[in-house]
Amino acid sequence: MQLANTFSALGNATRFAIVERLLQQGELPAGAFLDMNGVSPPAMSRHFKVLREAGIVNQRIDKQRRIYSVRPQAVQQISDWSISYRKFWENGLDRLAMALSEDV
Amino acid sequence: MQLANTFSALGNATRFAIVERLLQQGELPAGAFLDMNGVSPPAMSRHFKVLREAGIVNQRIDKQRRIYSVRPQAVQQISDWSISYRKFWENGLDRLAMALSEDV
DNA sequence: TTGGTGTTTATCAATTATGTTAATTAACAT
DNA sequence: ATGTTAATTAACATAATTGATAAACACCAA
Repeated sequence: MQLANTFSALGNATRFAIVERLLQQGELPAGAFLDMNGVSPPAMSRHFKVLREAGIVNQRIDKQRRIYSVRPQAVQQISDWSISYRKFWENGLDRLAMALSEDV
Repeated sequence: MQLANTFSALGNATRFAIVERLLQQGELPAGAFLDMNGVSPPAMSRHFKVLREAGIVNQRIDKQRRIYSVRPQAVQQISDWSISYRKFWENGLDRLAMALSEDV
């Protein structure tokens, strides 16, 4: 599945933080992330490459700047997947809730 | 964030397939997965360990069998995260749809 | 006890991921 | 031209992941 690859790209603390920030603040140039816990420009660039190749972010070129944004489809894909199992976990939580209140 | 760790565990094709199967079929013993594309028992065991340590699956012991199931909280955590950005991706997809129909 | 099933742990090799420094490209300002 | 800013690619070192084989452990059955 292709979702495994999406998860793999998001399964790194730095990349996950990048994506969260892009989700919250909208599109940003690569350089806006150099304040992050001492990640060097080359390291940052490679993280963006991984995110690009996983289809999680989009790159737009403006002069010398590479401006990144999250592809809505990527988040929707994750949402669709998790929600498709919603019935399962809702039942599960119900079972859990029942178990927790069983000793009353 | 601890979601990055969840994504990391799911970011492997074999582990993702394990989780999907557990979600669809409910709890299953480790041995039920040995038919999967030639994954050896030790490899399978380590994948389960990763999933356990990431809090994605639960292990129940029954005689010699280790019976695994998905922790509903893990799926819910992912669902909550994606839904927290729902407005973003819904708007984004709307804009995309509009852009695609703009040439009419 | 002996043997078989189910699963895990140990050890080691191979691959992949990540980070670093140095060099490179591109756009711009002087 | 020269230097500066923004970002990337190249080359390399190190760490982490994955897998394979062998050994071990727990349980059951004869």
